[in-house]
Amino acid sequence: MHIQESGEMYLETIYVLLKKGPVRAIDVGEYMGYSKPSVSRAMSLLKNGGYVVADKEGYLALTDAGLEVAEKIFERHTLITDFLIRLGVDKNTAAEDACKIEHHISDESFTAIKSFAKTFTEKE
Amino acid sequence: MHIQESGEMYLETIYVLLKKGPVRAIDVGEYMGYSKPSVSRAMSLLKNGGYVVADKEGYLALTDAGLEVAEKIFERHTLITDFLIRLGVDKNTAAEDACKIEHHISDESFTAIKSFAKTFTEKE
DNA sequence: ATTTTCAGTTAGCGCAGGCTAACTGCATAT
DNA sequence: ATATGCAGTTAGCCTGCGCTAACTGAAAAT
Repeated sequence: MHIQESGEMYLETIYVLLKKGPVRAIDVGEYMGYSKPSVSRAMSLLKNGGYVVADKEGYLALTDAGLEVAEKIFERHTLITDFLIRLGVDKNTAAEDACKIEHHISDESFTAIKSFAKTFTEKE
Repeated sequence: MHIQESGEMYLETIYVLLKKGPVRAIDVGEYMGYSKPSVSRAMSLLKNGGYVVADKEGYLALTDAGLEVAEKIFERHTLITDFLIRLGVDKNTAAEDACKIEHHISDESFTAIKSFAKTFTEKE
C-alpha cells in the first residue's frame, strides 16, 4: 500500500494532535475541516495499511510505520516553514506553502535544504 | 474557470514545445507521456477557459492568459531547479521536485526564493 | 481509386478523495 | 425508561484526471 498525499496529511494531523492529548477521528476531522465520513474512510485505509490503530473507545494511535511517516512530514513542514519565514515570507503563507511542498519534495532535496538552512542560520 | 495543476502542466508543455516549433496535441501527449484522449479533453478545457487556441490544422497557440500562466510556471520551474542544483541536488531530482513545487508555491514565497537566489549567486 | 495512416474526438471506465444523508450504538439527561 | 446527543459507519454522489476502445475525417501511399 503506497501512502498518498492525503494519507500523509492525516498522519501528520494525528501526530500533531497527539502531542496535546488523546485523539479521536472527530478531532482529526475538525482540525482538518473534513467531514466525519471522509475521516472515517481515511482511517480505515490507514488502519488497513498498518499506519494507525484505534482502541475500543476509538482513540487513535500511530504505529511505528505511521509515526515514521508523520515525523518525516512534520519535520519537512516545520523546517520548510522556518526556511521560508527566514527568507521574508509571511508566517501564514509560509506554513501554507510548506504544507503543500512537504509532500512533493524528495529526500535528497529536503536534506539539501536542511543542511543549507543550518549553515544559513549559523552565519547570522 | 480556475486553472488546475494539470492545466498548468499542459500550458507549460505547450510553451516549451512552441520554442522549438509548431505544436499539435499529439506532440503534447508524447512529451508528457499521456494518451491522445487525455490531451484532447485537456485541450478542450483549456480552449474553453481561454488559455489555448488551435487553427484549422490543429496547431496550438497560447492566448495571452495562457502565456501568462505558462511563463509563470516555467520561470518557477527553471529557478527552483537551479536553486536546488546549487544546493547540491542531482540535476534530474531537482527538475522532478521543481516540477511538483512549481504548482504549489505562492507568489510571495517564490519571489522570496527568487531574490534570495539572486544574492546567493552574486556572493559566489 | 482504394487502402492505409494518423490526428483528433467520443464514450465510458477506474481511482482518489472530497461530500451529504441516513443509520447504529452507546452514554448521558430528563 | 424513554429521549437526546454524539462518534462512527455505510451508501452513494461528484469532480479531477488518468486510461482503452472505437469512431471520424483528411492526407498519403499503393
